[in-house]
Amino acid sequence: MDNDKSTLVDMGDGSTGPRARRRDAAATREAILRSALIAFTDHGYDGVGVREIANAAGVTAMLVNRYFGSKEQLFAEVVEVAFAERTLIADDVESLSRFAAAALVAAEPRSVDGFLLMLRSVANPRATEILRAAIDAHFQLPLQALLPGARAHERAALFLSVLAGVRLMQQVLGNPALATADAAALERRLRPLFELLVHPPAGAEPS
Amino acid sequence: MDNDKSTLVDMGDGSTGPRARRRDAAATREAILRSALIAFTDHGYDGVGVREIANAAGVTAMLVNRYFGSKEQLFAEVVEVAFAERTLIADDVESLSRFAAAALVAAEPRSVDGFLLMLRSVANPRATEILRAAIDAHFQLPLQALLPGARAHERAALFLSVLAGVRLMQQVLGNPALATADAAALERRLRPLFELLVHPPAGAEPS
DNA sequence: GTCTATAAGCCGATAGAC
DNA sequence: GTCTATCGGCTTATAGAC
Repeated sequence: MDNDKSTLVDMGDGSTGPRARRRDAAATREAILRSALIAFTDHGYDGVGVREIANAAGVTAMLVNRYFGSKEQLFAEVVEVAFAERTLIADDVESLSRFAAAALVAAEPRSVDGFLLMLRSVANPRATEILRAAIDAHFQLPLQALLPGARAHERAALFLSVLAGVRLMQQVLGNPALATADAAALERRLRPLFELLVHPPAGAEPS
Repeated sequence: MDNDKSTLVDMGDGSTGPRARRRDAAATREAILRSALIAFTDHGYDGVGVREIANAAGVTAMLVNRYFGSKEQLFAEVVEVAFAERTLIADDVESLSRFAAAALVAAEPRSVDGFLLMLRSVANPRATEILRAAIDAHFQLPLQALLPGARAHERAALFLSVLAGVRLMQQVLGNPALATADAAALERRLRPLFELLVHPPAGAEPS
């Protein structure tokens, strides 16, 4: 974590090159993890091979299985990293709509984006199982605990649905109306949508 | 289309079995197309091989490329079939919210579901390009033409985002709050969400 | 701690027989 | 119109050398 040698750097002994990280297990593991995070987010679980991940980290494919056991276990660790920093869900209920809307219209989307990782990996059943558990633990449960009123789990699930759906159309399918829209205008459009789920009008409540 | 011989049936000459469709090009092509529709919807573009599609249709893999040129062209035809019947988008603006909400809570989801096909195939860049064009032609353009008021393209894109996002959480990730929810209650929750996009309150309109 | 080499299998696409 | 057989390349995972 504290040693950013994910690319080739000098070793302090004057030498540089593909073997610069040689004999530093922790740095190698970290380099593989970061490489996998980028690759899985860009191409999805099935769209990436361990060779590709290893090459980008400056090692051979064998070390991926050496350190992580299998591609599937590597993916599980990547998912935890991607969902660790929670910049989409605010800590207080009054900021939820603002945070979510702001995150969706941010000029530069976060490079570590769990939702993008999810959208490109849900075709694989094993990846989906891992993602289901992570979404539940990192988003669904904290969010429904924060929401006031009845049927919080239902409204939390719809909140996440909107978040994922917009990310899909905007970032994955590249819909021009969302990808290149005026940020402020889009944000004003999104906030009432989220607000309807955070604070549903009393009259519209299902029995 | 008019000849439903996607599975093994008799040929009218008394014979039945795996070769019943032998020497009927149109029926073979149709059988492959239907098999591919099911397989791509269930497992996504990268999750299915041409051998699998061919086996389920009762033919060999070679015929898939014979009739469709390539896996990619087969996928393009499947996408057109999946998006041909438009049961999600109503013909009049007043029914849009009701139709969309009803489709999302239907007890038995349609076997031909373009959104499910999309969600499980967007990891592949070539499949995504095909899907982008089909979504635009079959959903975005008709919907934004139907919506009254300003920024119809933006509201149409968000309408589709909600549709896709709910389908994702509900059908792909299997979120219990959406997958096993009370249908009537969920529908009452969804309709105002769509209605906010179809008829945005004048005061909340972005400038 | 990291390498090369390889096992075992799946992929899409094609050649040629009938 | 459909078949078998195969090409070349990709995949994950592992054995053994250094």
